[in-house]
Amino acid sequence: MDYKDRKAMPLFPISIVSELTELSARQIRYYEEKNLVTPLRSDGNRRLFSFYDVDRLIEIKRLIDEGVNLAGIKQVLKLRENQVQEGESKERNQDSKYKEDLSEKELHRLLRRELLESGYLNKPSINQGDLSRFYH
DNA sequence: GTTCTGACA
DNA sequence: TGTCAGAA
Repeated sequence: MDYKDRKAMPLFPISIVSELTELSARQIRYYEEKNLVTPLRSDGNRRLFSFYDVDRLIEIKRLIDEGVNLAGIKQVLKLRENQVQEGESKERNQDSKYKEDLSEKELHRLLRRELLESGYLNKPSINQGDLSRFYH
């Protein structure tokens, strides 16, 4: 079993994850409903989170604290997944220096455009946080 | 005892 | 988001 499998292994009940992330069980369930995290289920339909899920929730927690709304968080998470994929491909490719720099600019470009498109700004309850915090 | 869903403020 | 009810 490799490292990636262990990170994806369903291990923790919501109570543990709640402590690890400092998020209430209510919030964690809510974020799952919004597809920000997708823990597996077990025995009596209980959620089982993996290290990977915990990392995601910690990231979400950080963004929430910065005042980012769910739409914005979804965009950031989407970019983070791209970074994960690049990280994995970097392990397979030796000539990643060039692609690394290129993707950095690409990430910022995507982030700025997608956040704007998702209606991060100028909307009823979307005056939270500061967009500049994302790509500075 | 813990967690789940649905619902209300 | 917190909290409560009723079920598992």
